[in-house]
Amino acid sequence: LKRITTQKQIILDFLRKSKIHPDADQVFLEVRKKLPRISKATVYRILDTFVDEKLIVAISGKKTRFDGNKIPHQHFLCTNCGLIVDIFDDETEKYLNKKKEIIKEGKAENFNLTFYGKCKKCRKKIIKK
Amino acid sequence: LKRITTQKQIILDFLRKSKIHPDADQVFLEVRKKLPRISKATVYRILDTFVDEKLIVAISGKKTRFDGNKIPHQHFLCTNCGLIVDIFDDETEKYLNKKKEIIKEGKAENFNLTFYGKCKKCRKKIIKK
DNA sequence: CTGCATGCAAATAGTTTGCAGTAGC
DNA sequence: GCTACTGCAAACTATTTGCATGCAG
Repeated sequence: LKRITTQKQIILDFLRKSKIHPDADQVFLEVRKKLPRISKATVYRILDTFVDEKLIVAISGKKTRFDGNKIPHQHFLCTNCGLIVDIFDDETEKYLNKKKEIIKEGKAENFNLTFYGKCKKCRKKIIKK
Repeated sequence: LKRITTQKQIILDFLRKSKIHPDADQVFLEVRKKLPRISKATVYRILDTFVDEKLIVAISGKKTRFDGNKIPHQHFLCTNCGLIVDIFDDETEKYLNKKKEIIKEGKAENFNLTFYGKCKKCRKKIIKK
C-alpha cells in the first residue's frame, strides 16, 4: 500500500510538464524550489517507485534521465550535447507493438526506440570548426 | 592516430565471440586470464575508444554492457535477471533505417531498439511463487 | 626514438542505504 | 496510532583521471 505525499505530487507534476527529460539532480534542484528541505535520497526513491509503477519512463545513459510524458513515443538523442527530443510516430509505435507480441525470447512488455545523432544546433556548431 | 596493442586485440577478440553482452568488469575478469597485469582503467579506456570507433555497441543501464556483434540487430532485455538476447529481425532493421532518414529533430546516424520483459526462465520462476 | 597507451592508485559522481524522526490515512 | 515515507549522513559502486613507465610504429 502506497501513500500520496506532497513530495510525490510535486515531483510527478514537474515531470508531467517538463520537456527536458531531466536527470535526478535536475528534478532535485527544481523540486527544492517548492520544498527546500527535500533530500536527494527522497528524489531517487520516488523516481524509482514511479518507474516501477510505470508512471514515468527511465532513459538509461551515463546519468539516468526521466520522461513523464504519458503518450507512448520514441526519442532522438544528440550525442554531442545530450539533448533528448520526443518523437511521436504512431505508425512506428503500432509497428513495434505488433513486433513485441511475436518475440520468442520472452514475454515482451514494452520497448524503447532511440535514434542517435547530432541535433540541428550541434550540426551547425560542428560545421563551423 | 591509433596504436594496435595486445590489450586491444584481446578485448576485441573476446567481445566478437561473446554472447553474454558483458559489462566492463566481466571483460576485465575474462581478459585478465590472458593478460594478468591488465588494469581496469585500461579496459574502460579501450571499451570507450571501441564505442567511439563503432567497433562495438554500448548498451546503457545501471552498468554499461557491451556488444561486439557486427551485424545490426535489436535486443530483448529481461527485467528480472538482466539477460540480454540478440534479435535479428531484418524487416524491422530496414523499417527503422528508413525512418532514421526522415527524422526532423536532427541527423540520425543510428538507433537502438530494445524490448523489455521477462525471459522464459524467469517467467517459470515467477509463476511458481 | 617519440609519444600514445598502459598500470596503479586516488579521485569523482551517481546512486543506495541505515536509521531516527515525521506525517499520511 | 500504525507504519510507510522522509531527511540526513555515510556507504557503495561504476567509472574517470593524474602520473610515471612501457612499448608500438
